[in-house]
Amino acid sequence: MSAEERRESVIRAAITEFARGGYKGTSTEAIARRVGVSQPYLFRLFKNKQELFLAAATRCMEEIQRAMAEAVRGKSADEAHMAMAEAYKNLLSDPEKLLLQMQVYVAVASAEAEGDHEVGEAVRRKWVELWDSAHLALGADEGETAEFFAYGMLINVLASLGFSADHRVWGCFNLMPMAPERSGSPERPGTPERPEAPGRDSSNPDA
Amino acid sequence: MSAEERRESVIRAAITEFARGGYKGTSTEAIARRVGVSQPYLFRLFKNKQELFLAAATRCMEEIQRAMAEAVRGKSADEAHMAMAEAYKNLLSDPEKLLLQMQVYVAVASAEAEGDHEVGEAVRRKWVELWDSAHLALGADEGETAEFFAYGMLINVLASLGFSADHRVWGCFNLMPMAPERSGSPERPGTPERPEAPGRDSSNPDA
DNA sequence: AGAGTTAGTGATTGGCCAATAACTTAGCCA
DNA sequence: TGGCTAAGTTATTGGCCAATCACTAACTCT
Repeated sequence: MSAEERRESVIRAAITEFARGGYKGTSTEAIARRVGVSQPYLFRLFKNKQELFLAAATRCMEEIQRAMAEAVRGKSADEAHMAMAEAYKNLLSDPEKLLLQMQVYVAVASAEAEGDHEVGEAVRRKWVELWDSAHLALGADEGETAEFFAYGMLINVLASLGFSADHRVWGCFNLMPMAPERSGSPERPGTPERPEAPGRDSSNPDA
Repeated sequence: MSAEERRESVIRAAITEFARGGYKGTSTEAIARRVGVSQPYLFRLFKNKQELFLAAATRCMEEIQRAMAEAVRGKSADEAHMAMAEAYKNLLSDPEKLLLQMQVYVAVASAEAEGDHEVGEAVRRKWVELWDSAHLALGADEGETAEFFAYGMLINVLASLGFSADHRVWGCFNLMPMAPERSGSPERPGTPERPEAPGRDSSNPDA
């Protein structure tokens, strides 16, 4: 297997493991085991643990950005908000990306508290990129963008806390397309069916 | 100093340290040092690290709940949303509680991933309590409550990422009372002045 | 005075973990 | 055939950290 392919599968594994354990709580050993490779070999592919984490974080945010962009393809400006909201809610079916996001946020906070601004810089850059691309897709309305992200972050938190799919706190997302009082159609969009339960599993190691 | 007083100051110190380092990233040694007490003594006051963390987490959420309740005291139902939003934004002047919240969320996710549901149960219970009390204060409108929490979580994330106070991503919170299109007064509330910079410091150890 | 309790410390231990160094194996190509 | 490179391993080290144990100093009550 080529180094580039390995790097790729290491990033996949790192996303899974870091999402579950966080930066400090994940051993490079665990990631290596998931890839099926020896632990020291990771340090051939990545300078150190932090760089590996950053690679996983970056990838995760890129994938979310891509998912949002894809969701609005071919949609009118009026439909964009709901399409993106729907797409974001669909991430709940496999909350890995949502959890990793949260882990990244706190990892940045911790790093900054220790005087390390490197990760922070990189993550903030990516985050603003994501913000701007959503902003554009939503028709460049400042308040609407903020609202979209606000509800997105609420989803992240509820997912992190592991509220079961049928808990009342999820209620608001069943009744409305994520943006309660938003835009055009006054009639309710036909029951935007919730994706299957956001339950936690621990199967399928990725080669 | 009585054990109860000690316990109290340990919780204060734990809040600060866990907010910065997270569960895994904070050593009991660091907490003990901040209190000015030996590390083993912490284990007289708390069964183990997790219980100490839980105590800090619980306390933090209680304080936020109290701050929200206080903010709406004497306010009419119409003013409640803005008052609470303002109060929550004021937490940015000392983001410790916001950061700890985030650390708690991911700690729950990590614990659950390892099969430990104890912390999760406790935190979810507290969270729902907070939700319900805000729900009540806001006049028991489901969507409004969700919106309030959504913007709150966005604030948490932006604070964690350490965006400086004048960054554009904060923009939406300057123009509006947190709830953009909300409620009564059509005229803008007179420039809800932002609290001083959410910069990170590392001073004042609490005895 | 002296027994009991409360608040606290010093020393240690066993386990984990990031990172390095040194070695190995397999293909390739001339 | 033999040297080069790329992919990978085993062994190890130095550091950190939660938790336990055994000990001590002060205060209180009778």
